[in-house]
Amino acid sequence: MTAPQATPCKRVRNPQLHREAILDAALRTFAERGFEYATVREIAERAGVAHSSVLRHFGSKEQLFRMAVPGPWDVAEVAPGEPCMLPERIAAAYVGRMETLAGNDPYLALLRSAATDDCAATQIYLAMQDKSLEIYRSVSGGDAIHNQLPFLASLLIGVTFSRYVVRAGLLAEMTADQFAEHLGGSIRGVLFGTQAVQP
Amino acid sequence: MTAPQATPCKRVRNPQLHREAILDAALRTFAERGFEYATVREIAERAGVAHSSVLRHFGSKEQLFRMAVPGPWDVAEVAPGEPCMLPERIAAAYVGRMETLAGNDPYLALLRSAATDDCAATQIYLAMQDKSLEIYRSVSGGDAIHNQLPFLASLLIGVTFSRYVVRAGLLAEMTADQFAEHLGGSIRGVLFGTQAVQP
DNA sequence: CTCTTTAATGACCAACCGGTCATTAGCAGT
DNA sequence: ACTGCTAATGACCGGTTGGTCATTAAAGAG
Repeated sequence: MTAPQATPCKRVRNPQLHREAILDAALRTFAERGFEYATVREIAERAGVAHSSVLRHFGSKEQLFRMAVPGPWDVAEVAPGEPCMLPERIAAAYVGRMETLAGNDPYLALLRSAATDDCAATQIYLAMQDKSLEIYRSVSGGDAIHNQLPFLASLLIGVTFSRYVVRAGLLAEMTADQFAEHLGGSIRGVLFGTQAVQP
Repeated sequence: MTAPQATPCKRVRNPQLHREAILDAALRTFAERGFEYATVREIAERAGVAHSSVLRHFGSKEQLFRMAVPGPWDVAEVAPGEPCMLPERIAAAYVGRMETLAGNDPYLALLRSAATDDCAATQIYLAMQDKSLEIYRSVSGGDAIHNQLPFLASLLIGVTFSRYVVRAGLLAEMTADQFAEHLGGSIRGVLFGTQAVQP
C-alpha cells in the first residue's frame, strides 16, 4: 500500500511546450484515425495534458485540425533535372517522403478525413491538391502533359490509399525500392504514354 | 384539433419487405456518409422502420454493413474485344457504372469506410480489390501487364476519390464523356506506356 | 371468434463524444 | 514572503451513439 507516488498531480506550466506537444499529438492522431475517429481526449492523453486544456488552447476540435494539419503542401520537393527522368524523380520524392514520415504524414490525415466528408478536411485537401498540381505543372515542361496532371494526382492518391491507409495488398507488400521503381513506370505512363495505338 | 389521423400507429407486418428496405437504405447511407457517420437511426428512418427493428433484423451495425454492402465486386463488366482497345473499354465500364449509380455505389461506401480504418470495410475492400484484379487479369492478355494491374486499381481508386468522394477539382468538373476519354488515356499509359525513353 | 406466434415498437441504458466552467496551483513582480 | 495573473485541471453537461428488452399488435391456425 505504501505507494510512493512522488508526483501525484505535479502540474507543469509551459504554454508553448504544451501547445507544440498538442499539435504533434494531434497530427499523429488525425493521421492514424482520421478526423472523426480521433478524439480530443486521446490527443490530450498523448500530449500529456488534460483534454480540457486542448480545447482551451485551440477552441474546438475543428480549429485544432486546421492548426495541426498543414494546409498547402510542401511535398513536391522534386529535384530539378532533365525532363525525361521526371517520372522517376516524382516517384522518388513521393516515396521518400511517405516512407520517412511513416504514418505521421499530414497527407494521411487529410485523406482519411476527407473520405468521411468533413468539410474542413475537404477544403484543405482541395487546396493541397491545387498547390501540388501547380508545383508539378511548373516542374513539368510540355503543355500536353498538363491535362494528365489530375490523373497523376489521382494515381498518387490511390497508391497512398492502398499502401499507407489500407496497408494491404500487392502494393503494400513491396519494398520501398520495388515500389518506387514500379511507381515511376506508372507515372511515366500517365504523363507520357497517352498516345493511342498507331497503325 | 379534429386531427383525422387515419393511421396513428399503423403497423405493417412484412419481414422480407422491411429487410430489403433496410438493406437498400443501409447501402445508400453507408455510401453517402461512410461507416462511422452513418447512424442506425438514419438508416431506420429511411427504411421507414424503428431503429430497434434494424438491430433486431441484423444484430449489429457491423453485421448490417456486411450484409448491405456487396463484397466481391461485380464491377468489371468490361466488354470483350480486341486487346488494343482494352483501356478504353475499362474506362467506359468504370465511368458508366459510376455515373449511373451516382452516389449509391457500394464502392463509395467501401472507400469512405475503409479510409477510417474500419476493419470490416477494409477486409471487404481487399476482397473486392482482389476480385477486380482477377477479372482485369483475365481480360488483359499479356503477362507484362500484370505487374501494372495494382497501379491500375490505384488509379481508379484515386480517380474515384477525386470525382465522386471529394467531388471537386478538375476531374469533378469534367463531363462524363470528357472524363471517360481522359481516363482511357491514363489507363492506357499505366498498362502499356511503361517503357523508358528509347534512344 | 379465440389463441398462439412473432414481427415491430418505443422506452431505456451505458458509453462516449465535444465543449464549458469554477477551482487550483505555478510563476513573475514586488 | 506575499500577491496577482493565468495556465492547467477535473468535475460536469447536453447530446448522440449502438445496443437491449419488455410490451404490443398483426397474421395464421384451430
